[in-house]
Amino acid sequence: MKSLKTNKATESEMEILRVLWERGPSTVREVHELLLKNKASGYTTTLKLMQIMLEKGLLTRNTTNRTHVYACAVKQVFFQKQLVGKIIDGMFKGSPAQLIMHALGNHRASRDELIEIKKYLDNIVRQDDVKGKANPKK
Amino acid sequence: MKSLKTNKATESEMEILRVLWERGPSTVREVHELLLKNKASGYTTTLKLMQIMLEKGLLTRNTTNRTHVYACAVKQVFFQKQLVGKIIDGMFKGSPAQLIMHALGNHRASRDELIEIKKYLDNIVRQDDVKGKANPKK
DNA sequence: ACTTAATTACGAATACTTTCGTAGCACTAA
DNA sequence: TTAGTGCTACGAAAGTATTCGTAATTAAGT
Repeated sequence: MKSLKTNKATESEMEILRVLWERGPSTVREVHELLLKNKASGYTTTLKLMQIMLEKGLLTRNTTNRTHVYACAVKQVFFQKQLVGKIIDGMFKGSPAQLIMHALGNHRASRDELIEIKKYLDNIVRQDDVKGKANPKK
Repeated sequence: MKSLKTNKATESEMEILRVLWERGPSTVREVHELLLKNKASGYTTTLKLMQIMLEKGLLTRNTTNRTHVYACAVKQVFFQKQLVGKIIDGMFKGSPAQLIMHALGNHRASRDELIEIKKYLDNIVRQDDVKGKANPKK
């Protein structure tokens, strides 16, 4: 019996997922056109990949029309979490702070974004104050 | 002529790099023992991988002793940058803020770390104020 | 000297990913 | 009906990555 686990996507599969996350349900042709902007490849290549992804459970499709419409079967959030976790564990030795400074160092955020992040941080710290009460230092 | 570019490491190669970044220069045996904690594999598999990495320029080695000692030839920072960039572009649509919230959401930082991050943010914002002067909103 | 154990070098098998050619079907227009 | 176009299905080639077996070499112990 084949496994068909949903937990992993290859590099090429990721590209397709990204297109579908952004566009929503799409035909192979539509996905293919977009992929072409980054890299030349044949139409049947994209088709085959999407068929494989269907088997793996990464995609679903609607076959009522002759031209099938594919959609993501997996939440982007799931992959984001997985990725971030992998990176923090693997590259930043469990230190989110380091990751964040890298992220900000290389991809300058807009002012609004920075403010948003600050708010978020304030919230977390405040929560800690309430919950952790007298927990001055580790 | 072979290319032997330094710019990419496969998944397995990454694991080896991580061991070497952490331990510093090590023998194949030492690396192998550590890898075993995560995944069964033969000694010569690790050996072969490290030899390939040597060819690619990812590692260097000292062969004065019979038991060779390998070391990373590439900076961890380089890979961190690369990775973070890839993730921000690919998964977070160029929004560092989102990435950061994910990072903090799933890997709770210590209080000290949070404070450190806040300081860092304050700095950035202050710099923007100076440079951007009357730049209230985009 | 001989045996044993640890090590390197390397070819080759296996496994996984990506790519594409070809066949067949459905729809449309002439 | 026939030709043309666009689609799916699918096998299989080509490209990469991973795994391991075997031979040769060295070091150490007996």
